Amino acid sequence: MEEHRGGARRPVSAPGGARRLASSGISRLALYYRTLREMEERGESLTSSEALGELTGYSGDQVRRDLTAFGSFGVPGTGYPVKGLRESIGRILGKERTWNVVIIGAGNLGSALLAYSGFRLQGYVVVAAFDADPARIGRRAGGLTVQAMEELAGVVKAKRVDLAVLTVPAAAAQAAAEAAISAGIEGLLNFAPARVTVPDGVSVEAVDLSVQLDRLAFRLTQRQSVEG
Amino acid sequence: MEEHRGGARRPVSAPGGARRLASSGISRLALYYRTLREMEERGESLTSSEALGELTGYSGDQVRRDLTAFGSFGVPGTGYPVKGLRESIGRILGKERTWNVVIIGAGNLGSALLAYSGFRLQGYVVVAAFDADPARIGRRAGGLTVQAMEELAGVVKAKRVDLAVLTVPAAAAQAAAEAAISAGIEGLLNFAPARVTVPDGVSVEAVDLSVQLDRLAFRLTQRQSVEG
DNA sequence: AAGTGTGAAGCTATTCACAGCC
DNA sequence: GGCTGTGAATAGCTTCACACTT
Repeated sequence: MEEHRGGARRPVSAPGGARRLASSGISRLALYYRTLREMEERGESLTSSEALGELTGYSGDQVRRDLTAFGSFGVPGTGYPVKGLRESIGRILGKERTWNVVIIGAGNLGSALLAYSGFRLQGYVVVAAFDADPARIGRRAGGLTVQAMEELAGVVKAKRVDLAVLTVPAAAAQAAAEAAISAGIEGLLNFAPARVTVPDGVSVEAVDLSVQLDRLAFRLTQRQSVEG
Repeated sequence: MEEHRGGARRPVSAPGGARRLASSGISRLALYYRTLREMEERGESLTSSEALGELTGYSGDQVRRDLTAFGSFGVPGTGYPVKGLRESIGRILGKERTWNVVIIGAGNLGSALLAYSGFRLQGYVVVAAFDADPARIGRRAGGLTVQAMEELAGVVKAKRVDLAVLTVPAAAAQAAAEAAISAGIEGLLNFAPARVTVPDGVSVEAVDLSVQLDRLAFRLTQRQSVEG
């Protein structure tokens, strides 16, 4: 049993036979990708590590380091082709295809995510929603009908589901994760304020809002104590 | 103008005249805090760095290192008092008091967060909600009435608001942040898939769901390419 | 002249290992 | 004997600086 919270600690090798980049580097690549697409929409065709860093909040050095972990995408003296670089990063991140997602837990947050159309733009398609509460089963949300947990395994197989979003209470998170995993899902986005333990070969990303609020509160506390 | 995404990179000093701990250490403290409260609810009175690490996903070494950055809370040969340690970490994180929060953007996600009662348990009280869209102003959500953005500054002063949660579209994020900051708010939790630039003295935490999905997709892509 | 790609240096974070205290 | 607190060692990440390419 491997223990995950928010990402792997060890460096990972890339699909395209490339070198190594840590987990935090992947987040930066995802931001570069999004920024490059915005540049493309604005009709820009060429950029630089410095410009891309400026827009994403990192140094040009960092951008170049992240990119060269997977190959050589730029032209010395000229810069990076916006379209080509976006496509290359897309290949690294697996964004050439779309990913099928189920939402487990159709409460307030789950329903809000079901209604959010922005994921589709990023290549994530919510194909089904589940809940353990009979009162919620059968309800419509975001164009889908909430299904019983018993149907999860069948849907995962039939619709080739890749990822599950857990929007269940903390006490239900581990059971929901296990249901998803035994249905064959290998990637979880966990919104519950609880740690989820998963076997090797399954990845978990935690969205821990109370921790992020705590981080803000800490910084404000610090600041106020310095100011008096 | 300082640029923020997800947290400061430099070590920070603690309110209680303590030593230094990086931003990621604060997240771990927040998790220790939550776990200690769960232990307290179960009636446990004593724990160890090893046990606390086991429950939060870190090593005992890491737990001790994080704690000693702020003081000496344990008893050699015995362990840590659950209640005392929770209180000490609470003081460090600023959890002795409650924090007043406003939600800017009363769409699906903002409304879901308004309805979520879990924040109160963690010491965060949502005191008002705002939206720029006249169609949403006046609606009820989570016991509050959505107000116009023009009222933000007055409410921040009157209700002593500490933090703002931004649940607006990407294109509106920077303007919403600036409105919050000029009203006197110094901590932002940004759900919009866009970078927000803030002046020195203001903190931003980014909740970037598409980046987290991208991280999962990357790991699945990797795994599949290794397996063939 | 401009900007990439990358060794080397510098810095931060984590783990090791153990002295000291209960 | 058990567990904390912490120097020392290790590992990982970021920045520096520059050779090289267009």
